Amino acid sequence: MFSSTTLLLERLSRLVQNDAHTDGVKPTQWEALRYIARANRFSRSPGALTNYLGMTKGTVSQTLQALERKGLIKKQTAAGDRRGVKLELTSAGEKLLSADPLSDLEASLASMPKESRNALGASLQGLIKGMLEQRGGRAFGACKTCRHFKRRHDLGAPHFCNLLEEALSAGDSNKICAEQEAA
Amino acid sequence: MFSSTTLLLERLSRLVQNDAHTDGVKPTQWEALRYIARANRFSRSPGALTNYLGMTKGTVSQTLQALERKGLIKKQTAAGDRRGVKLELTSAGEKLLSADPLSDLEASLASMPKESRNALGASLQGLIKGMLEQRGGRAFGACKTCRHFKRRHDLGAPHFCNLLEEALSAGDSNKICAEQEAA
DNA sequence: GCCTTATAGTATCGAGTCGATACATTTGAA
DNA sequence: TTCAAATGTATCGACTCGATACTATAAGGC
Repeated sequence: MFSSTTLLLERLSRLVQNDAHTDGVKPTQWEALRYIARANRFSRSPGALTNYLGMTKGTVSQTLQALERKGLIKKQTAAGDRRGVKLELTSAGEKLLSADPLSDLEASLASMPKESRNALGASLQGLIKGMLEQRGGRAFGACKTCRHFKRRHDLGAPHFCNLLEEALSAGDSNKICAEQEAA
Repeated sequence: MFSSTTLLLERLSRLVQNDAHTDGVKPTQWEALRYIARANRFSRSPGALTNYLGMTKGTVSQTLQALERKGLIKKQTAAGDRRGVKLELTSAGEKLLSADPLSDLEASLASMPKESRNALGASLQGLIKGMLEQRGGRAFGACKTCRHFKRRHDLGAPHFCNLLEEALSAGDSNKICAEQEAA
């Protein structure tokens, strides 16, 4: 038998997943939309999404096809590598995301005392990191917390990624990146 | 955009769900098996499971058919109401549950400091309660924490459910019940 | 330049999920 | 008795997901 915390996590997972059957968009499709919205330009690819979701590329390919059929995303061949595909939200996709069913969870969280919420966040972070490491997954942290991130302090100057050797806008550096490694 | 805690919960939910594709048994099937193992004899029915999982009865019916095909559960008509179905694990089902993939999560939790784990449990409990209330669901607490639970202190005497007017073994009273209401 | 291998994705199959709708039985109350 | 409620099942369609096989591009060694 499991500890009560394990069972609570199982139960919560189901609630979160079940919640996401809105507007004819399925849980996985919501997660893909959210990812695309939150990933920087180096990470908006089927491959990065595959890693993020921890599924096989075939499955992700199908999910992306469904989203494209619905007009929520569009694909373009990547600049510089014609094998690659770059994913972008359409305006319909952006609009839909503003009515994300995850808002219910956000509301429940908002009604918790701030300290509990912070403690919960810290616990979850450790837990997720542990689970991802167990199965060889990556954490997908924010660009600006990466060891390859080079901050530029000059007013208006772009930051820089030492790994990809690319300039980074303020927007880029706040997003999550498939290559991120903790500093 | 969501708070980081919301996003962590989303991510964790996916990890927990994804983990459960072992042994040809799907996530929902695992949850059904766990429920049947943990529910007392008044609550081992398709209807109670439907409420617990928060799905439609059609879906649950199919899931139970799949489990029966695999020989993990068996159904019998309920004593006293011929519409009802009583669910029981087979010995194969019990054996499978002893290799539950949720053990990974349990292990990750066990490696957390005890205080963090307790804080996490308390936060989750409040969160789940809030979410369930939002959608009119029930909490499915343990029988012995119910306001209908009447404890018998005589050595060896059974406890009693005032709602269903039934004697309760020690085993019954430790399990979860679809009728449970907090004392 | 050519060959091999790696990388990025797609196509297809089969079992299962899930909501929706329609249906059959049994129960219980007017 | 008849009608409504409760408990489940049957079937459909869109989707999920792993597995396997496939195509196209890229990159390195020679």
